[in-house]
This record gives sequence, C-alpha cells and structure tokens, in this order.
Amino acid sequence: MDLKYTPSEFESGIYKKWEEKGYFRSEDKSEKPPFAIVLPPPNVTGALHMGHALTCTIQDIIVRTKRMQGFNTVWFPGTDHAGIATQMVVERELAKKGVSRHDLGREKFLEKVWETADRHHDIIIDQMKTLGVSLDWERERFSLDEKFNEAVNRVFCSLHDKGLLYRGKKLISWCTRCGTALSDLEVSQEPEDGKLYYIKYSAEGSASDHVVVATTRPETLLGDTAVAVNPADKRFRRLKEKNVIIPFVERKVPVIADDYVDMEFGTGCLKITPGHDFNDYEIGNRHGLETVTVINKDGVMNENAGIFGGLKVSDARTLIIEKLKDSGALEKIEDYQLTISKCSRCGTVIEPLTSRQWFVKMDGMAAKATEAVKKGDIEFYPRGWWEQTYYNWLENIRDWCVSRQLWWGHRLPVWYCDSCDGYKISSVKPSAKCKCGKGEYFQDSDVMDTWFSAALWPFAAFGWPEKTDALKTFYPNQLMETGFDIIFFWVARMIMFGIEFMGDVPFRHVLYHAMVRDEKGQKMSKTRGNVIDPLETIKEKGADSLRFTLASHAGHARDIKLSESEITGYGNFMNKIWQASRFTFMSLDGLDTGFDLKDAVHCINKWIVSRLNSVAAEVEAKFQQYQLSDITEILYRFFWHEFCDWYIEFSKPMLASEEYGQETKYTLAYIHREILKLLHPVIPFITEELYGLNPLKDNESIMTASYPVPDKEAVDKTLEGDISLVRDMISSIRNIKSMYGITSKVDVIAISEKHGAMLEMLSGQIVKLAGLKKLDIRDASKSGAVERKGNIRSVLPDLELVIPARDIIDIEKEKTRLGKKLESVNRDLDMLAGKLKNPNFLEKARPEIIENDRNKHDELAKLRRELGDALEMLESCAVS
RNA sequence: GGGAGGUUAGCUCAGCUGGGAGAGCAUCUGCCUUACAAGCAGAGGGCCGCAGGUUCGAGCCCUGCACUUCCCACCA
Repeated sequence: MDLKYTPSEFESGIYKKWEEKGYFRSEDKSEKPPFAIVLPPPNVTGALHMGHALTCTIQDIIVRTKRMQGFNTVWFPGTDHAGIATQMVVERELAKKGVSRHDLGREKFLEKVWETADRHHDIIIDQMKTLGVSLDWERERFSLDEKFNEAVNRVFCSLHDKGLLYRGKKLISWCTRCGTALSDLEVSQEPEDGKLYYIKYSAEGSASDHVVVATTRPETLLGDTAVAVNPADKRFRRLKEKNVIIPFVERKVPVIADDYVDMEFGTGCLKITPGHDFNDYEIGNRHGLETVTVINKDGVMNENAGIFGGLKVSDARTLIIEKLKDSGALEKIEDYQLTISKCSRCGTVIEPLTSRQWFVKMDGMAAKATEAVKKGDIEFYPRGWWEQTYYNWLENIRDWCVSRQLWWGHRLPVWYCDSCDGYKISSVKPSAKCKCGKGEYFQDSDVMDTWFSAALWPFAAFGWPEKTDALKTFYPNQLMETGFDIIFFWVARMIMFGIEFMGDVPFRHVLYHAMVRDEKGQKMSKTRGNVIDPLETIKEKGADSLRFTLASHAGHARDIKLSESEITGYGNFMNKIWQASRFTFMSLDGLDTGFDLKDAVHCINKWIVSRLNSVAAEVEAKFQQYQLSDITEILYRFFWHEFCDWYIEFSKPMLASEEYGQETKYTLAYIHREILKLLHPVIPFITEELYGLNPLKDNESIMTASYPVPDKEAVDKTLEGDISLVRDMISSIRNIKSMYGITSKVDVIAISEKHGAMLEMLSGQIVKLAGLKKLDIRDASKSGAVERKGNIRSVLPDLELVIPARDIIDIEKEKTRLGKKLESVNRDLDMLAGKLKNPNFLEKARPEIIENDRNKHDELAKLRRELGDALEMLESCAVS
C-alpha cells in the first residue's frame, strides 16, 4: 500500500473492474424492490461542466446507496439530441468555413450533425465514467434513436386522436437566424436601452387633425390595422368611429376603443399591429381586425411594406425614422428602457409573426399535473420550494408550439397532400391516396421541439410503447433529480405526458439541485474565464475529492459557490482516510476474523460501535430527506474527529494488550469496514480500493456489500456520555498545559464519585493522550487528603482534576483562567435561575423543558461552588 | 408588475414543532508524539441584515424596511 493517497493510480482501474463485473446492471424482473432514476440526458452539444458533475454525483450517491441497500436499482443513461442547440453548434462550425446548412442540403447537413453528436457523446460518456457514475450502461439510449422515434410518433398521433394536438395559424415567436418557430420558454426577455418614438397619424378627412401614437418599433406601423384608445378617454371622443391614415402605406384604419389601452402611458393612443405583436394580435382578434404581415421569416420587410420592401428590419426602421422626420410626422423621440425578446439559443431578436404551426393543447394536462403535486403523488425536494412556481406556470400555461423549422430532430409524422389541403397523421407514409383522389402524400419537413421527446424519457426509456417487463418494474420511477432551471421545459412536461400516456405520474420524488457558480457567486462561463473543469480537477485531485466537495454542497440551497481550494481541502480528507487505513491494516497482525463483536467488552470498543450505529442512524435520516451535505458532514466528523482522533489513539495500547488485543483488532477492522461502506456512495474509488485490503471484507467489491443498518441495541447513550467525559478530561488537561506552556509530563489527581472504574480502565490511554507522568484516581468520598491549595484544578461534572504544580503555578494566570470559566458559568446560571424563578415560565413552559433546566441549573450550581472554592484557595495561596 | 429565495464567525454554510448560537476552511500559539506536517494539540473570533410585534422565552413565528439572487409577465 502506498504511503500517500494517489488517486490516479487506482481510479480508472477500479472503474474498469466494476464495468467488467457488471455491478451497474439492473434486472427487468426481480424479487428485490425497484429503485429507478433516469439521468437527465446531457445534450450532445459539448463536454460536461461542473453542473453535470454535480448532478451525476448526487444521483450516483443515491443510486449507490440504494443498490447497497438491496434495491433492484436502475440508473438509466442516455443523451439528448438537443435539436436546436446541436444544430446551432454545427451551423457555427460550418459558418467558420463560410458554409450554410442550405449549401449542404438536408441530408449532408444531418450527416455532419450526426458526426458531431457522436463525437460529443463519446466525450461525455468518458467524462461521466471518470467521475465514477454507476449508470446501467447496457440500457443506454439516445433521444433520437429509432425506438425513441417510434414512441415520439405514437405520442404525436395519440395526442392528435385525442384532440390535444392541432395545426393552426397563429402569431408565434420566430427566430430569424435559426429560421424556426420557438416556444414561449425558448424566448428570453432582456432589458435594453431603446427609444420611444411619437408618431403623428393624420385623421381622415381633416388636414389639421391627427393623433400621436408612441411606439418602440416604428417600422411595424406599416402593418398597423387600427389605432386604439381607452373607451373612457375623453381626449379622443371626436375620433369615435373615424379613421386615421397610416403614413407611407396610406392605409385608412379605424380608431377603436379597448380597455387594454392605458390612458396614462405615452399618448394614450396605441397603434395596433396584429401581425407583429402579441397584444395587438389579441386586440385584433377582439375587434375583428385584419392582420397585415410586413416582415418575412428572414427578417426582411416584404411587399406589404411598400417602398420599404426588401429592407432588413433594422434598416427599415432607420429609414422610416428619417422619412418621418422629413415629413414632420415624427413628433419626438424619448429614451426608453425596454425589454426585448431574444432567442435564448442565439440571442437574435425575436420577430412575432403569424405562421402555421402544430400546437399541443395544454390546459387539461396542466390541470392534472397540478393536481398530482397537490395530492402528493409527487413530492418536491427541497420541500415546498418550487411548488408555487410550478403551479403558477401551469395555471397560466399557453398551448405549446411543438413544430420547429429545423432539420435535426424527430420529423413530424404528418403527411400532406400535394394537391389539396388534406393531411394525415401517421408514423409511416399513408398507402392510400388522399380523399381528393389526385394527390400524393409528402412528409412535413419540420421536426419536433426537443423537449417533446424529452418529456417521454421516464417511460420511453424502458421500452414504451411496448409493454416491457422493465416498464412494469420501473414505472413510475422513484426519483427525478435535476436542475430547477428546466422545471417547465422538462419536469412539468414529463409529468403531463406521464399522466396522459401511462396513467400515472412519471416519478414519486423530484429533487432539485443548485446552480454551480464560482467562488464569487458568478455563473461559470467560458467568456468570464472562471470555469473549473471537472476533468482537470479529477486529473489533479481525484474524482473522490471532487465528488466529496460537490456533495458537501448538496444541501437545499439554490447556489453553490465552488472553489479550487475547497476541493484541495477535501483531498486532505481523502489522505486522512488513506493514512488511517494504513494504520488499521498494519495493526491487524494475528486478527481472528471469526471473532464475534458481541464478545468485545472493553468500553472503548463498545463506545465506537455505539457511535457507529448512532452515526448510521443519523445518515439514514438525512438520506430520507436527500440532505447529502449533512451526510458528508456527519461522516467527515465521525471519521476524522472520532474514529481517528479518539478511537485510534485509544486503541493503540489496547491492540498490544493480551486481554483486549483480539477484540480491539476486530473492532478496528470492523469499524473501518463499516465506515468505508457509509462513505462509499460519496467517494466510491478510495473506499473500493481500501475495502479490498480490509481482512473483514465480506465480498470482492464494496459495491456489492450491504449498506450498514443502524442497530439500536448497539447504541449506548450513557456510555457515549461517559467517554465524552474522558475526552473532556484529556482536553482540559491539554488546555491547561498549553496555557501554562508546560511541555513536560505532569501528575494529575482525578477525583470522582462514579467514574473511578472507567478511569482506571483507561488510565494508560489518559496518561499518554494527556501527557501525564502519573494519574492518581481517587474516590470522591475519600479524597480528603488531596492537597488542593496552591495547585491547578479543573472541574468537570462529577470529576475534579488536581494538578500539583506549586512550582509552576502562576496565581494571576490561574485566577484569570478560573475566573473566565466562573464568569461563563455564572452567566448561564443567572439565566437559568431567572427562568426558574419566573412564575410564567413555570406555569406555561413544557414540563420536560423545566425539568431539563432544573437539572442543568443544579449541575452548574455545583460547578460554580467548586470553581468558587478553587478560586478562594488561590486567594489564600496568594496571601500566604 | 407578480412570485420565490437569501442575509448567522474573516470565508462557505448548518441550526429540529420557538428553550438560549454550531461545523469546515482560514487565522493565531505550541509541536517532526513510530498512520498521517495533505499532520497533531490548544486558542481567539458572533447587536444571528434593520425596526417593530407576538410570547414566560425569538436566529427560528408575524408585520414593515433595506440590500441581494433567481423565476414569471403583453404596458405601447
């Protein structure tokens, strides 16, 4: 065994072994209870980042724990084709060579995309393996594979049959760069400095009369089909049922009254462009207005824009402003802070325009999805955090535009007739002729929103629409672990489709993880240059260090601030585990592996077993709530500050003793093995490596070992308290020695009523750990002969320590030390006494609280007496 | 505009149905004590964001405010 912890030497080998042995496998049919979780499929757009490392770590911890607990555990792997995102990555690559996707053509372009997707896929899988994920690789799927396509088509057709899918010409968000329609979610609002233009529209039949409208998009006036005012606005009464004339296109449009118009804003007069604005579109619908489209899908003004036709939107705007100025129709320009819609993928300004697209009706499914969470069929963790957000979104949901004018994705299973308006929904080309009798069917060239297929993961992954055993066993999944940023994109839609197509929710629990940020709390991004690369980190510090660090942050906060130094810090813990293991193994010569733990009698051995079981119970409780950060903290503390700092130190003389040697060796090996098991889900590599060296290992891999089940019988709180007193005693002596700068060994007289026997048993260790020459244990009832005067004293509950040190004692120092202690005791005591005197407290507080406070009070009172006594003796000492 | 978080030691965060503030890291001091200097031992450090209120008792509950992060939203 190496003297130092060097993870690079064993991590990759261990992973290979796990894979070869098939430890990640799950069974379609099994006697064991199922535990299913689907990995949120990473996009094949690039390499993994810290966010992926976090989600993988969290899921792997849960999955490994469940597997060791005896569940038929499946962690389902896959990657997502990520339609628009991946297509864009490839388009960018091509753009560097000056090639567009249209230059290549659909088929050639898709070949390129597949190449890219495959390349990224391989990188991603390798990265995940490096991190140690225990995904059931044999089940791996791709969201664009053939079987997935079947499932997607099935759902599409079925939605259509149910009347939940329709084709409609509506105003939609259009990205002119991507050349596709987008769903609401794919549009982000960004603040921008803009201008508000005040433009005169002259009234029909009156050369002098006019209205002024305020707009941020003057170029859309070409598509205006009305001007709206508030019905209550007296200023515009004269124009009721009159027309105004749109400049340039000289169109007469009506002045209409609509409550939507805010009298206070701008001029109180609103230009209505139903063809290019969502509000206007609705107002237009209310008033039966014509919709005029002036902007084409390529972002160029069309023939309806008159002399501006053929200009790009931005150029048209500049020119219009110029011409309005020239004609005197531009009243003024104000600076204005506006929010602008942009394509969340490429940042291009969104053009709302009317287009024929496919929509999924959402309200019915949304209601059921809301209900499922309200009823508790699905629970969100952290509890209650995202529920409100989820409800709000579902309650205000709009129909989902699922068609995309992209090439990379699931092709719509829609077939149009080339000679009439007829169409058919079908996964395969319809064999029959169209009703019209003449036409041939051709397939829609559009593809589906990526999230459409993503919404099927929890059941499509297990073979749906076939009724597979896997589906029967693993649906609903037990858990979905993901980022809260895709709660609408993905989680809500999985829930809706799950209920719709499987008749049950897709998963029981949803665990949301935080966003990984840099140490200053800023988002990690390449442009900021603050990215911590998981692979680099693993190479330098090992996967376990990274995993432990990430897990230590996996509480229920929304942000994680990650720093390199922290990962290094937890690397120290890995080394500590390594070193303690070295000690363990080198101490086990002559171990009887058949020893029965129940035969161990030494209080220290019983104590550490008790502590182990207490800790296992704590971990179990935290695991129930997915409080992984608490688990890492508990285990860190237990391993380092109890097992290493105290147990190992106490065990040293015991290991060599004739009487306790055997039981101590066994206990040491046993505790070591059990802690490794508790730690394994978090830090799988080092624990596997060390488990293999533990003579008590009960199988060839810790992955197949059983997770520690807390044994209540083994927990002895009294014993834990007693040992705690011994620890306090040692700490207290160390404290005194440190204060006085005593480096030599000292004598200590310990006076106790009840703890004599235990102190006697542990005297060897106490002498060593506290740095004593001699420990003299006396019975409190017969301690009269102890000379306290002029000696250093320390008082613990039922334990008084006297250090004969007349020659070194510094009266003033000692007075300060004891005085400080007394002060703090007095403070607590006053507080307690005050409480216990308060009739209101005695009357209203819960009895157990009062009882508890009384006990505390009595204990402190005793301490105070003894401290006072000690101080008094110092005084008399000073005098004499 | 609506909604949800956050504010506790220098930093990162825990703090249970309200019982009287904790951890890790960092800092300071002393130690190469034969598992570990990536270590051991000891110590210091807090108007729990501000102001009210409820209560015998508030870091925790209520109200307001400040700062901050994030969602959602059609004010031209």
